[in-house]
Amino acid sequence: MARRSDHSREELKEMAIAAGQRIIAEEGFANFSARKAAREIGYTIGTIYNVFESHDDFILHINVVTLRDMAVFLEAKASGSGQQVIKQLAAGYSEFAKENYNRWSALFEHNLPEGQELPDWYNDEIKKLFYIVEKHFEAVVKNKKSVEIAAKTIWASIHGICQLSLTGKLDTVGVKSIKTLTDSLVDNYMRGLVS
Amino acid sequence: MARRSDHSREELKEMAIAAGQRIIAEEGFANFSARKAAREIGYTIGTIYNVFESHDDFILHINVVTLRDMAVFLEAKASGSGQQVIKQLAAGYSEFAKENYNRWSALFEHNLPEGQELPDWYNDEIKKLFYIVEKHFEAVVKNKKSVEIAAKTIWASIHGICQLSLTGKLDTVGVKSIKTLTDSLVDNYMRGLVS
DNA sequence: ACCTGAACACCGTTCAAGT
DNA sequence: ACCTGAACACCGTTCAAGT
Repeated sequence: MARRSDHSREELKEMAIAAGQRIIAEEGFANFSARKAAREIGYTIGTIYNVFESHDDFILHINVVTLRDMAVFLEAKASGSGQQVIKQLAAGYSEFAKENYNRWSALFEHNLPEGQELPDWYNDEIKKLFYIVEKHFEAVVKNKKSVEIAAKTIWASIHGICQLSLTGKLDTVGVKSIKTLTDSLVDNYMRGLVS
Repeated sequence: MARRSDHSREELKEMAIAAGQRIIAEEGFANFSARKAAREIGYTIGTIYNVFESHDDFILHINVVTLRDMAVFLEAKASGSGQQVIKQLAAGYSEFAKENYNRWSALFEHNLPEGQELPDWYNDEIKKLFYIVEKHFEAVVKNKKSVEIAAKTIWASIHGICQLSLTGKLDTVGVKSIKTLTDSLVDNYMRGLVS
């Protein structure tokens, strides 16, 4: 059957991605399925595969929206300077992750098969996100190479603290809040960096 | 049918877990299924549910073995003292994660539904793993509370660096190796800690 | 008591066949 | 050209029915 053309290819993509975002946000990544998204937008599963290359491709298109939302959120939080802004970014990251737990954790519950690399348009969004951190190190660290290393180290470390804390994998018996750990990280790392 | 009793309940559990380990190691977490594990041990899916509470429970039993293997691996690597041993642990963590990528990433690709906490027997294994790091901080840091904070911060940070690096989510264009970042972390954090 | 296997309600992926 | 829907080979979960 069919050739409804109610929506353009681009419209279909956007509708499917929006539906996917809603499903992941409300039901979690484990309960997401392409069929469910198709049902939500009133099309059949065949249409999803007409518009996306594969299940993985569909998920990457959903996740990149989360990445973009996170970049906007972090930009708005980074108002200070020097060490203070790094703490704001750490607080911002953990706040975003907590408030958007299902969407945020989908970013890491989904991985491409071993050996397969993320597409450029996805990596570009990671790069933008990371650059928000990097630019604030340029005032503190002189050497350009060192800026990149410092920014990547801090960024990945903050992520690790949030990841293990929020997924309950940091032996939470000690009741250390995320803030205690990110403060410890930023305070000591930055002190070591400038000394 | 049936009451074969070829194997005791405990034997069945161990066989199923071993099969699960093999499937995840060879095919990745995304391609693991309880049915596949059942087939591998020559039983039906019903038997899996006879022996495990649920799919999540089965996965946790598989993942806890990886946690135990990792603890043994890390213990063997931590031969130095002070700052050197922290670097050995960082190198050990990334080595284990790289050499056992599929098993290691299953640890984080699987998360319980929001709000549900990890069982005690699983948390205990995390605690043991973490304690390997913690005990090496006791020589460096006096205050007992500070030891725990420092150890958790470093542990989570090392994990974050490995996670983003190995899953390709650290914008690898800059070709920063894991070692560069963990060295930067340990060097600066420790310098800040003792100054 | 132990294990099966069918039943149920799902999946991702492909593609011939309709409009 | 666009979309469908059936087909295929799978899932997790439950449970009556066999031995």
